[in-house]
Amino acid sequence: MKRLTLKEIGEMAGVSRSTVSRVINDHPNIRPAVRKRVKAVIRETGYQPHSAARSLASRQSRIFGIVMPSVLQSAFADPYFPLLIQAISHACNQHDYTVALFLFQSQAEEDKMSQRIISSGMIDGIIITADTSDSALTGKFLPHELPVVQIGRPPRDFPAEVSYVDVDNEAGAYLATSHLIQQGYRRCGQLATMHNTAGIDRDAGFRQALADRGIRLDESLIAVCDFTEAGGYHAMQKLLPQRPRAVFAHSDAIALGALRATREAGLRVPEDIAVVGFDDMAIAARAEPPLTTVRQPIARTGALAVQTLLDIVKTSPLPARRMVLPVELVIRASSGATPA
Amino acid sequence: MKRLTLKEIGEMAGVSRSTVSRVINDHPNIRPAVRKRVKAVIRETGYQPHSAARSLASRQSRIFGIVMPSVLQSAFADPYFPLLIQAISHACNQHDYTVALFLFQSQAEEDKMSQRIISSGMIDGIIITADTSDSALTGKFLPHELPVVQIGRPPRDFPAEVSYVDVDNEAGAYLATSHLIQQGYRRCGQLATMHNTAGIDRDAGFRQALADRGIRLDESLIAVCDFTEAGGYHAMQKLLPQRPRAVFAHSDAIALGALRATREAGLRVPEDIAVVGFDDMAIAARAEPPLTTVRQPIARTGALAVQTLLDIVKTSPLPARRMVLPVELVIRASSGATPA
DNA sequence: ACAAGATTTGGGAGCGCTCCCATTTTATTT
DNA sequence: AAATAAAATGGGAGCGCTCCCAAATCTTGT
Repeated sequence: MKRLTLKEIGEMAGVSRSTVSRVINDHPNIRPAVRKRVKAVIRETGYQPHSAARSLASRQSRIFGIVMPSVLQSAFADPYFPLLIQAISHACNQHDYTVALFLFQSQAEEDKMSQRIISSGMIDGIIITADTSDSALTGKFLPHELPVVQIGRPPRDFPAEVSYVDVDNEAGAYLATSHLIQQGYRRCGQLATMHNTAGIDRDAGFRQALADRGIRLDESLIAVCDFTEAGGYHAMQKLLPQRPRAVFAHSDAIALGALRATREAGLRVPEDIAVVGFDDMAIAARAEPPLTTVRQPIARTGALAVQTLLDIVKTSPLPARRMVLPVELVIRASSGATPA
Repeated sequence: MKRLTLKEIGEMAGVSRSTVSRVINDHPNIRPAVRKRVKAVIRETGYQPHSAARSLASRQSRIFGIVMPSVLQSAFADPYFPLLIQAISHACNQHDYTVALFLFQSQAEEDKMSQRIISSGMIDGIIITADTSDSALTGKFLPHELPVVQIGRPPRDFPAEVSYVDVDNEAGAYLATSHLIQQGYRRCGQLATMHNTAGIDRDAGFRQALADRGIRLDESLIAVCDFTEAGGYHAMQKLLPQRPRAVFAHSDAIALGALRATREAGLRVPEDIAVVGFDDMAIAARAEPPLTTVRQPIARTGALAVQTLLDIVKTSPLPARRMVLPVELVIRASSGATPA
């Protein structure tokens, strides 16, 4: 089964290779009858243009890369990343782009690969999922002509302009915390992540909500942890002796850990302690009790990142876009609200 | 910052583009002094060969694809897949291959993309993670000259020869069940998945272990579920009235659900019911109680799949390889064993 | 019916590399 | 030292496409 070429398709349809190329690339100025005939031949033969030849001639690979620095590796198990990748993949499929995945396990790997990504021409654009407050990776990619979009905002002191797609973490945290306060809880704690911009913003929203209600924050009610269930569990164990009446967890996984720690301490949720999470993963609804949480639009985040890359590819440079998507509070039993 | 080309590198090093090409591709018959000089120029300039040009001329893309059919989409949240992808990615990085990820959300997407994958020449080989007993996807890819490796064995009645990497599910289940029996439990149940070859094999191992000890299997002690925590939870709730003394769960996530259901029923693990899982995910060790489980070598699975693809690419056709990796029982508290 | 213009089509050139053969250089043998 | 073999290098051809310009065809207005 030999590869078919443009020329051969052309011969079969009685036109030149240029005309076939025009049909494939949806150029105008083709007689409808010709276009139809060519399309028929393409369909019958199952012809697919050779992608390397295409890339070489057009200087576009139609491949977008997702990079994930070594720091995030462990977090890959968090359902957030699979969902994000799924969303990105779906958006790429729809635009006939292919997704290349770059996971770096070490600094050396990261250096070697980023060099390749930047200057082999294999990648048309790249989505960086670097939620850490150290944006070294982004800095490495930015100075080149390669389109870059970051997921999550860069740190405030980040020197350069980056396009990014973020969710409104601060508003989400504010919403969650305000809700707890409205439920009558005043002694609100936080299971916070902190080492990433999302965590920093969520912390800010949490504090603002308390401040706006004139509640003085007891700093001992904040426990720092990573984004895992285990992290939430241990942080909550540390927090329990301070007797919080409610906690805002920086992710659903953390909240789940908190639920477990609370249960093991013989306390009930929400009667003794109210819990609110962040993400609205599928497990949140199935938790015991079902988790009140802040829903973030992961699918839209991915789609928007891809769209931005597409826009840059189409119209080149483009001033950096900062996109912040709204979030939504989903009220369930864990925050003690009587369901409406 | 214009792209450098082979010719330019050649001029800088005082040699022809052919010589530079030879240096880059590690050909023999280059004077050491010349090789060194060329390498120096490459290093200084950060030159990277243009990948499309390379692919076009060499007819190799140095890209491997991972495909995941729509059926598995939901399972993507299971930590197994992220770990597998990580392993594959790592192996590819080491061999200067790039990973393309193809997730299909619908049949239409699947059809369109597989056509592209098969005949655009963009992909040198493909790893199919189709653990379902319906191997339609594999069947689609196999008849072409594209190298294919499947993760997990194909169904017994699968007509064609496929290379695959599997773990010894049957032996693992046998080990787990035998262990339970040795701990003195005779009334052993199973939280089984069944709709995939792994599940079928694990079921077989479970049954064999009982049979070998002359224990008659009570079919009501088998509950079918999917690979999720929630699935395990509900299946276990169904099983509890049958009063099993031990259960073998087809995954750690399932086992975790079983643990939760058991705890909620006011029973203790392992005093009232022993539980064994499968996978040995990180959470298994941190479960309460720590989970006895069957460890499967996910990293090796991924590495072996990549290696097989590399071998096929290098020496073409190659008779189908069936690789079954050994598993290992990891004994923790949930099966009632006193740690050695 | 004919010129002028618009639309459609064909083919050359070139993208940056690898492959192969011819040529040059170097090493080995007599 | 010449003859021969072996090693090292250069350059043409071509991978299959896109881009662009020129040629061919079709419109339209008079």
